[in-house]
Amino acid sequence: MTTLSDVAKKASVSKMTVSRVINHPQQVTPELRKIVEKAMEQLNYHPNSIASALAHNRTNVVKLVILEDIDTTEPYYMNLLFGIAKGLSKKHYAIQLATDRDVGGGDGYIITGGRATDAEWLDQLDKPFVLFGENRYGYDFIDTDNKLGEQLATQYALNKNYQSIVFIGIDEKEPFEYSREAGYINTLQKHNMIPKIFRIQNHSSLAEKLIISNWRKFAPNTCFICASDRIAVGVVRAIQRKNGNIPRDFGVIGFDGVLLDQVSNPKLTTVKQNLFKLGELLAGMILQKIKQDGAQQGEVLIEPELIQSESTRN
Amino acid sequence: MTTLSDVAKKASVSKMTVSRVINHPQQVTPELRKIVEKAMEQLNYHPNSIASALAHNRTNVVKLVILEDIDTTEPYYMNLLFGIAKGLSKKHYAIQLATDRDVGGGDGYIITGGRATDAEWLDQLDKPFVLFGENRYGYDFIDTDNKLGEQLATQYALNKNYQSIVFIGIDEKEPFEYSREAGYINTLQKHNMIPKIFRIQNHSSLAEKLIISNWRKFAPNTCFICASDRIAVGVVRAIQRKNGNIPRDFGVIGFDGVLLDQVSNPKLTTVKQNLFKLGELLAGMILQKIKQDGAQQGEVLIEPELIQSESTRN
DNA sequence: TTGTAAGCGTTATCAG
DNA sequence: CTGATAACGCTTACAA
Repeated sequence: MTTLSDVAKKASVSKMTVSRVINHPQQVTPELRKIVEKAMEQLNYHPNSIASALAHNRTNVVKLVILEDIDTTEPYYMNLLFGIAKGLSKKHYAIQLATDRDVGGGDGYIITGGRATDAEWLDQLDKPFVLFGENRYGYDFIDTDNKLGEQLATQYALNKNYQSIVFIGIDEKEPFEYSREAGYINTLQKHNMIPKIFRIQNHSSLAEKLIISNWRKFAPNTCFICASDRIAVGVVRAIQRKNGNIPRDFGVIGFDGVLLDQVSNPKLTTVKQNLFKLGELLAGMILQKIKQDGAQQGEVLIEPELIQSESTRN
Repeated sequence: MTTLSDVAKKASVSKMTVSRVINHPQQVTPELRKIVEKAMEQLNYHPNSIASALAHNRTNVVKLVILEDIDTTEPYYMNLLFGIAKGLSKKHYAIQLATDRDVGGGDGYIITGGRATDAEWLDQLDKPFVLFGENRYGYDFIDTDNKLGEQLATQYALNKNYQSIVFIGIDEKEPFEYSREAGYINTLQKHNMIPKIFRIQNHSSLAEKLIISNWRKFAPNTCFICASDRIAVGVVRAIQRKNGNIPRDFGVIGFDGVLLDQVSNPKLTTVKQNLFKLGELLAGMILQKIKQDGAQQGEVLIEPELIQSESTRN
């Protein structure tokens, strides 16, 4: 393994000059810099991030804290995780997972599944953190643009000439859900239509029951805007059990676009979150926040994409 | 942050004694050990794994290398990952993900999705590694007991008095598939029945097509043993499209037991892999192998569990 | 059994 | 702008 000293020797400079070329290039004269860079290349030098971490009193580890129950974990976490891991690897950071609030050890946290009730806990954390998922307490976060997503979905349903547009939401008093509903409501109001919202927990079987027990309220030519693919899957099943025709008489649009939309039959038209990118951005944000000693990073919303498939008219 | 020196001072011993209490307790007299342990507790001392890593020329990072395409990644990876992460965290190890063969930086590798063609690449790795998934080249691995799993499934189908038992396998020439088929074949032969095996790629839509295009071959009273839940989902759909009655006339048994079995309608009877435990064991194995400087670890098979649900008679 | 000294590879600090 | 030195927290090797 070649070290800073090796490079220094080869370039006939001190270790510090080499270190500076790596971390503060502008503090070194261009000529010296060139020489050092050549030496690094010839020796195929790669900085030892562990040594650097020690000198900085860092761990080079970011903790991913998942506050939701792991059993109900959506498959989309996998994509998120890959994005995060990718983003961290670039900077020689590694990931540790925590599934409870018992954190510690790590330079910062990426926290997902946080609910309003977690605010108190968040406030007493002593390391920088960023959230995956909207919040309205001023914590730094990244999320899909939930509102835009349902705007796209609702507008799409209108374009396909469904007369009645119903929203099946997730029964949680959380910003992501409010945003999704807002996107739906906004778009309907723009067309002078009155919103109809039902809410249930995020399970396909509950969605199925809901639709069946309210079936007479849904005339043909209705499109269901669902706050998740899970719900959409249940809605599809209910319509099929009632012998409704998808997509001719009934449209269904999901949200997430990870696996379930593909497994469903018919495949779901859905609002697809770009979770990989989201993960990468989360990684970038927490690393920057660590580097900047906890400075505020603000909020970032990622545009989702409407994937057109078999559960709506084309 | 309290360090080794702090503890040493408090206990009036040298740093080395403290270090020994942590790493080689038997080299320290019980009395001293007690004193040191008390000091550690009082000061709430936690070893700095980065410093230790530096002294050992280690990174305290294990790479998880996923050789399968991420898009087709089964949701079960999430569970595996959690198990791994949990196992690693206990020993203050962190995870880095790699989705290609471009590894390096890390004390060892956990490799999943490896195929026979990867042998050459594996042989030239210079760090210890263990595989998730059976192989017959002598590489250390951990996997579900695939053979046992399909034995359980097949025997279960027989117990439920399905007359004809058909296997729908994954069309890959890999040990995990051979083992699953062997479990099915074994069990049938024990009852003097002749195996009927179909093979397709692991997609629900292909399974659906397969069953439909061979429909006349499947008399009522048939149970399908499927090599994955994905396939099982497709089989269920095909049977439903042909108006077959599940579970009375047709049984379906899946394999994996992660998400898809629950989302399916009817819910699937399936062979459930304990992926969390598998992940933990993988972590334990690679850590031990690292500690033992690459010593052979052998192979471990984890017992799966047959989950009885709605896609078979009860 | 216990302690001393040196070193792991990097960076901050201060002097030149 | 560049270099010498000490320090980060721990462990190995050797000495007592």
